[in-house]
Amino acid sequence: MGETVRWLTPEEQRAWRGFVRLHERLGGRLGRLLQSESRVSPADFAVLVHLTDTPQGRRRYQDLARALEWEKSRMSHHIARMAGRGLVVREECAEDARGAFVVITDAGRAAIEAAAPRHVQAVRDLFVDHVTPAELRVLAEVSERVLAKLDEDTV
Amino acid sequence: MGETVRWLTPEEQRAWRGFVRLHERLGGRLGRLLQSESRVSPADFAVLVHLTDTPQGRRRYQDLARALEWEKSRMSHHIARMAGRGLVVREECAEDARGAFVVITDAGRAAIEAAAPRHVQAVRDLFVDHVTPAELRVLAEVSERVLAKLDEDTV
DNA sequence: CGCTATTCGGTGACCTGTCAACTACGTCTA
DNA sequence: TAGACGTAGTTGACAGGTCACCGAATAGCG
Repeated sequence: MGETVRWLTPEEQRAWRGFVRLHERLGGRLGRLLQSESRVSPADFAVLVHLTDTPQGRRRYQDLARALEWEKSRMSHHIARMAGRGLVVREECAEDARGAFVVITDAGRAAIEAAAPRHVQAVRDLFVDHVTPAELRVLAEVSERVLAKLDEDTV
Repeated sequence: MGETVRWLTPEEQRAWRGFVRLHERLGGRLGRLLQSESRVSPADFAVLVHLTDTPQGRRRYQDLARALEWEKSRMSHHIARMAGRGLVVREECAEDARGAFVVITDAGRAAIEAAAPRHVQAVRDLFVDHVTPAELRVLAEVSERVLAKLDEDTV
């Protein structure tokens, strides 16, 4: 092997490192806000959002896992913890005896209804409102393109 | 309170969720690559990079922590683990008896020299090479602007 | 039908990161 | 120089995640 690596140019580095740091800091900040104001972690929040997307507030584990791009074991551990805190309950599945549903509880609904407005507001205040529409479009396009590439070459 | 939240518009959502997912997936992928090819985690890598930036290959804990934007306790735990694997050593500080240095070892240098080219190549293959220079510039600008805001209003 | 594949989810060991004290040292000031 | 306050790093308990593996149920094929 020729060991010929094209290192990143300064502009490339600037973009790459900016991107990474931005996500780390923003994620950390939003997570702490969510946690401290609503006793809900970002992961909990994501689960609850996906549950409230369905009329019954219930979804199969596997289905949720695919939607969130989580591993099934993570799903299992996390739902167990959330169930422990009363945000969701687990329910057996009649059609497929292997499977199970995750169902949101009233406490779960209350939690997300309390958390959502503040969270959205924070996303606005900390991010969206500092980015122009044109820039948002670029971000969206870049994300989609790169994500598509990622999907492609794992297979 | 009027409970008036401006929810995200579709374009805003698209950009925000794209951004979040992109980082998650890209981070996961790069991390696994690094780990599997070089036995070095992304966090290890970051530490080693910062150490090799100095001529002596040594830095104060606190200094490193600021550079990486890590909490001091994370620093402490992580360095302990890296020291356990022989990548760095801890060294007392003469001038300030409270403090200490983290010093890279030969094994640490070897590890990063093995890991860096592959890592950079992966960042290229999975990200940089799918983004135009203009888009990179937008990314960098947005990151810097938003990071600056974050710095501001924490204080 | 019977055997193998695969899928669904759970489990336990282990690694990382956070939070909240805590120790020990340094600095500033009355 | 004593006391208060700040700073450097550590520690332990805990939440979150990954990995490798397991057991049960189902699908699919000969």
